[in-house]
Amino acid sequence: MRTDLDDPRFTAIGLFSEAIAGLHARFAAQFDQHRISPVEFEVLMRLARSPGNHLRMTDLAGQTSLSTSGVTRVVDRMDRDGLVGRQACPSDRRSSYAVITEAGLAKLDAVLPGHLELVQQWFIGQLSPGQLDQMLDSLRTIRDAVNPCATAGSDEASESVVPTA
Amino acid sequence: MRTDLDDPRFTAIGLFSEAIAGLHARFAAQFDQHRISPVEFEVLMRLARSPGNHLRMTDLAGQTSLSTSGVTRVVDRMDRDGLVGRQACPSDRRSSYAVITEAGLAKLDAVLPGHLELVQQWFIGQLSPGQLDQMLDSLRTIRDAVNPCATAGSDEASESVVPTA
DNA sequence: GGTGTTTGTCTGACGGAGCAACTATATGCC
DNA sequence: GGCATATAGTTGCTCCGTCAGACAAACACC
Repeated sequence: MRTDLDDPRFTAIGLFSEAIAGLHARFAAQFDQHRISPVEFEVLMRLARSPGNHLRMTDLAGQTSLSTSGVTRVVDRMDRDGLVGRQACPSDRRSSYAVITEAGLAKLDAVLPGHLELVQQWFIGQLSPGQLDQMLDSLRTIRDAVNPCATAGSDEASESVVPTA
Repeated sequence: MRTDLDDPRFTAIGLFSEAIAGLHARFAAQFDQHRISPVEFEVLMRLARSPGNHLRMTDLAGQTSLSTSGVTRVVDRMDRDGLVGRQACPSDRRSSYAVITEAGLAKLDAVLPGHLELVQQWFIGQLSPGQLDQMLDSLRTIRDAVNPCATAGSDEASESVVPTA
């Protein structure tokens, strides 16, 4: 007996995926204009929002859904481009911090207004205030269910919980 | 003057991204067990839901947010694995159809029940029926805004457009 | 019917990201 | 102090997807 291919739940999850994919595509177009990739943007954002404008490599990986080696390479590239730097961690010589530079902050400054406009235009502005509240509520429920660690805002003790079933 | 890094709109879009990323991670874990990648799963789904179990390469690309060359490679791999096949298009000799094979349908059969369970567990079941309706409404609004073409070839608007040969 | 343009697909070269292996440092236990 | 184990980060290898370009077929226009 075959599973019903037209189960409305497939439509639902498809809608979810397509909506975010569409948004990401819009964002990517603007990032391209600034010669920056979506991951690089995310790195800049995470660093800029962190106390001291820096984050340990591992923590950065945890916040970006990148592997630690992925973070190493991204930071390599951005270091070459002058957007971030590396700093030794005084208390643990195995660790190193990624720090956003002035140039990185400037780049973020250049990108953010346009990005915010796009967020407003294609996401926030598409919904009524009530709809938006409802939506954020639901999104938070799902996010917390699926990724309980993410609730930790900046530097929370990572539980090292890997969602492998 | 720098853009406010704590603008609630950033939180909102972040929530959106993290929620779907978490869901995709859950799905990926199950796909791994079946030795299939998310894109391959999507290809199987799209083909299985298409009339005649086949789709032109270009249309497949349009439905999967993959480039046409990306589709060529995915279909290459899946062809090698016996999950799909290629069929010449009688009316246009430039085109070729990707067709899902019996083995492909069987694979889908093996994956789908578990996948549906995950969709239920981490998405549908997290929300009340009312919340879900609201959410789908909002998602549809956004999807239609950012990706107006999707309505054309998409499954859920199957009544609106018959794929032109 | 010919000629130029467009369309559909495939291929080569390239870059990004993950896994596994490796190095170096830290920690626990005796 | 000395050894076993855990943790942080980097590197080699490989896969996957994109872009640009090549090629074939269809179409438009005369």
